[in-house]
Amino acid sequence: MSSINESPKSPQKATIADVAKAAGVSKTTISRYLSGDYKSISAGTLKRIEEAIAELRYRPNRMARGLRQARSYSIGMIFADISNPYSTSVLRGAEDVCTRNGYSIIVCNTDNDPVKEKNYIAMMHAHRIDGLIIHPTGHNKDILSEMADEQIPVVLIDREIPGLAFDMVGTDNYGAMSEATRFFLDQGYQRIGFFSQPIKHVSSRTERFLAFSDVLRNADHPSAKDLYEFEIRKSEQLEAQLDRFIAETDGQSRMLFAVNGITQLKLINALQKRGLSIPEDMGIAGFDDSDWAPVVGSGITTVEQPTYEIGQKAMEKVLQRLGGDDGEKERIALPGKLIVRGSTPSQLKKI
Amino acid sequence: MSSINESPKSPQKATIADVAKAAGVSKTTISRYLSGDYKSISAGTLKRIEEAIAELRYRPNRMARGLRQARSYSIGMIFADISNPYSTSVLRGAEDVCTRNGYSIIVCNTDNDPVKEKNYIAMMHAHRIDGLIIHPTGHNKDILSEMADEQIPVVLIDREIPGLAFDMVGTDNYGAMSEATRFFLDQGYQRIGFFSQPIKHVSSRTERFLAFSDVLRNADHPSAKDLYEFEIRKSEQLEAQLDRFIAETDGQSRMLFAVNGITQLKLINALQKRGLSIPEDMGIAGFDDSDWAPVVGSGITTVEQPTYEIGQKAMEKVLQRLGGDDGEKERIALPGKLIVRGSTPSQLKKI
DNA sequence: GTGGTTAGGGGAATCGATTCCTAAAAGCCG
DNA sequence: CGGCTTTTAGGAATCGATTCCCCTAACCAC
Repeated sequence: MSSINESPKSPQKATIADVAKAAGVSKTTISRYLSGDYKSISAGTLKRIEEAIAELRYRPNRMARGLRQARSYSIGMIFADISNPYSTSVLRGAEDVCTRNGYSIIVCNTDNDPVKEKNYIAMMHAHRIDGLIIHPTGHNKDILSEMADEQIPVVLIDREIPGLAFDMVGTDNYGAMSEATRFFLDQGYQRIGFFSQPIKHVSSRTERFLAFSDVLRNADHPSAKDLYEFEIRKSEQLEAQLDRFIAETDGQSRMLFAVNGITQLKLINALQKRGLSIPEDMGIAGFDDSDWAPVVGSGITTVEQPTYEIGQKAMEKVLQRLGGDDGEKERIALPGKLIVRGSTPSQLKKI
Repeated sequence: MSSINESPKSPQKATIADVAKAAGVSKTTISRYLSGDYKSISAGTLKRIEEAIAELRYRPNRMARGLRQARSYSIGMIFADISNPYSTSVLRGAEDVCTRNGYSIIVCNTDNDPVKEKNYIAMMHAHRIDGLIIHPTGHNKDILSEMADEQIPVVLIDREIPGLAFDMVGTDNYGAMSEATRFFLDQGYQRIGFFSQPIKHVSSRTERFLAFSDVLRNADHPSAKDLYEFEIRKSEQLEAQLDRFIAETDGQSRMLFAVNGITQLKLINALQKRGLSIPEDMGIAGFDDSDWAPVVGSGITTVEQPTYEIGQKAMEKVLQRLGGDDGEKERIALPGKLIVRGSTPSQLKKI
């Protein structure tokens, strides 16, 4: 077609062959130029190539390159809930690393639905993604291990999947939660309710509750078993659990701990609805330092997760695996940070 | 290689040729099967193909298909700020439509940096994305129109770019802001400050301020020109502007209007820092109905944008263009919704 | 039985880059 | 200056699907 229509502003995309012709060299030489193999090109040739590329507005076709090299230069990211700021922050971290290395990101959002997750993994597969970073629902072991069988590096974020040896990057949940729980003890709360979506199948939630429970048990605190679970989509469950906690702890100095940011918000909402004020009637704290945490009431005490760094580390791990490292799978736990604000004042004076 | 290693669990990916051999037909027939052209395949052949595909765990390679068909089946999305919940919600809407139609999304985040934006557009180009949805910084007219020259459908979200005829999907800023401003008038505020990042180059902000200004001017209200601009990254600018507003409106009943969610948060923070309480000392309202809006103080009055629908519509528009529609470019303005909460009580009793 | 149509399917070129192997030209040494 | 290495470069196969064009057998009508 290029022989028929040689108009200078042809909308046809230039190919490597067009560039070669324009520069008076072979495709091989252009390809060498593109892959940065400058040392086998003479200065004159180099200049002609650069001119030809500029003139033709040539852009290498990644699909062609990908086909030949059997790699796509894209990394898949599958999030359980993309609307969670946690996800976005991880995405940003991953993206920055990714772009610096010439890769692109293909994203999907599963809404915590294992069926969606399954389909997305299949789609990523068809795209021949070079690696996968996934915030897993926890229910697709088989397909994930299939990817691993095909030598596609898979890195989990936030959650481990028991029985699957994958690299994993997340917060040091046990450590951060222990520190937070000790702080709550020091503040003198008589009862602490741990509010969470079902902790089963989700390692991060389990670890948090475990740390909470361990610390309280070691201190002979009555709340060591105070786990209040609910489905996030069913707010009546959250409300019922809250009412149960309120009834069970009547008259004591008490606080709520939310396993994540969204739970914090729902609890705060429910408290307001009941006319209970923070922190007078009830303290509150939780995982995830949302941007609104400083401005609600006199500020909400939170555990900040190193989300951006998690994204970075996860992507670095993928690239490292792509680089040929097949050492043992690693579990990277980045430290969280307790941020104390007005929602958890000391109760000791009251006693 | 498959002739050397025929082990059943070979990690080698099966190709269409492998499937063809296993099913005892030609590649052509497999390809027909893959593209859903069942009517030129006999029942027996069909069955053998399906068995072969299942047995070999065959997954068509999208890059190969893309190369031949000159389309990638992926849509690029470039966000000015992915950490803004606005973006995530748009992304979700777009993603749902996209996936239903067999496309994938490649995402990037520019941090409102025109240079990053430029690079990302180039990268998308190399990926041969079939279409682009972009929340533009407003500074890369040339490259964007280059994409259009190459027949790649581009749909803008939230912001228009003057001089460029692209499809655009956003909120009906003028309408929603007019309604909100009339409401504030009815509440009897004597002064209203419009706080915004620089409105120049960003059509959505401009429209909002225009509506605000028009409504107030028509009502002979003194705040028709009360625009307070600042760079979001420089909080001292925001603080200075706020102090200016406070000084200029001393003794009057007053409120702040924030051009978007992030500005709301910064203003609330700054007010708290000054010991000013909402809504007693100052009312506040703003664009974007964040999830925390109901729980801050007695709730923040907001203008909710139809973000999910914007994402859907934008993606639908891209697909429609890909389907061959080259009718006139459209400007789709979806209605916003004023949500009144405690932060903007009536001032009339005070007067 | 002949001509024509249709169902079912195959051969081979093709998309745009990469890569292996080969080869001409240039530089170097004694 | 002849033989050596090094530099610079090209030819052609290749990646995995799609697609154009062609072919055969069966069926149908007359």
